[in-house]
Amino acid sequence: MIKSLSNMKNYNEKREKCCEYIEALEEERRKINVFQRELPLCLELVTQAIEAYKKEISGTTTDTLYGQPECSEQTTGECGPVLDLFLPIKQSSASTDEEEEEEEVDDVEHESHDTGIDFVDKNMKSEWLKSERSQQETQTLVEPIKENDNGAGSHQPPCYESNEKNDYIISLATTSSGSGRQKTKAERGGSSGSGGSSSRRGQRKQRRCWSHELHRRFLNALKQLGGPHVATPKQIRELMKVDGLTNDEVKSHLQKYRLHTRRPSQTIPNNRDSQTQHFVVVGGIWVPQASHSKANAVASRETTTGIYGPMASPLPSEWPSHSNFGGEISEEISICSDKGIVRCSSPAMSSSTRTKTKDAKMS
DNA sequence: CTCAGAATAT
DNA sequence: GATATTCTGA
Repeated sequence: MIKSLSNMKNYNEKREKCCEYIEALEEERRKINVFQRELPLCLELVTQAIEAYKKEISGTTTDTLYGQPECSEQTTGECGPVLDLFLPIKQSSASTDEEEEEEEVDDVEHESHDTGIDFVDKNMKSEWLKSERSQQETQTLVEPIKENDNGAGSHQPPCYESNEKNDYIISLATTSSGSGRQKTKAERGGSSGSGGSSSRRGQRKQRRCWSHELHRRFLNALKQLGGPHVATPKQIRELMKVDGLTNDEVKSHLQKYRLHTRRPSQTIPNNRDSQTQHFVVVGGIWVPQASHSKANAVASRETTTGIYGPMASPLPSEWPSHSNFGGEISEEISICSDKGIVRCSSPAMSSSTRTKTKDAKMS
């Protein structure tokens, strides 16, 4: 008698506990649902657990209170759209909240990798590994190199900032072959827009490190193309023949190069006036009067204007020495295009300059 | 739509 | 400061 009572009691307690568990689990599962694609297994496990508990208590109670036959499928259906809400959003719009989300996802992903699951990332990987660079005309000067050039200097400056994400990406990208990328933009811009599964949003590209060798090629290309203000990123990239190098990277580099090149020292107040005086037209090119060809000396102070045309000579010294631009440059750019009139003066000119050059090219 | 260049972001 | 990404205009 008593025994049966206590049994009953135990049983009730047990059932209560089960209910609690179930509740907790359900809660957990709701959370996981959001990352259902990244954590299919987790979801499955939790679901199973819930079911188990339910079975345990099912005998006594009719409570299908939690009703819902717990097939993960259903949940999938229900949270698909949610995912879509999260994934495709571009980072540009809302940063804070979203980012947190993203990080969660990433962390989570690590876990699941441990579990041995594979999903989208694999696809990404394969995408990265694609390398598409047709070997064009063979050039005497430069041979195509792989993107992880070790050529120049043995010392690759450590130039990754590695936060978890990046490391992760790097490991993937690096895994079996060092090459191939370029696609980042295409990936997201892509077709469906909201579809989601494959569109992993804005993982930042691994930083390209402009080693000396790379930079040398860059300069070479520049030289061949007639100087930094005539060369376009695309052309440069083609000339460089570096596997995996993207236009964007070149563009970015070129931008920096031009910046450094243009305005070595800014501090001198009266340069504006002086510049007009110091320059002279030579064969359609504006050159500093004093420092015609290679007079580096002038480069420094007075000629702050050593901007566009005259770039021929002095620029190198002005680049931050620690980086690529320090010494190596010296050999370069002695060419000023004959295509366009290169002028100098305030930065404001730059655009118009560019335009002119373009026009000149056309004709 | 692609490309370049400038402006921003990380 | 160096590189990446986004914004514009052509």
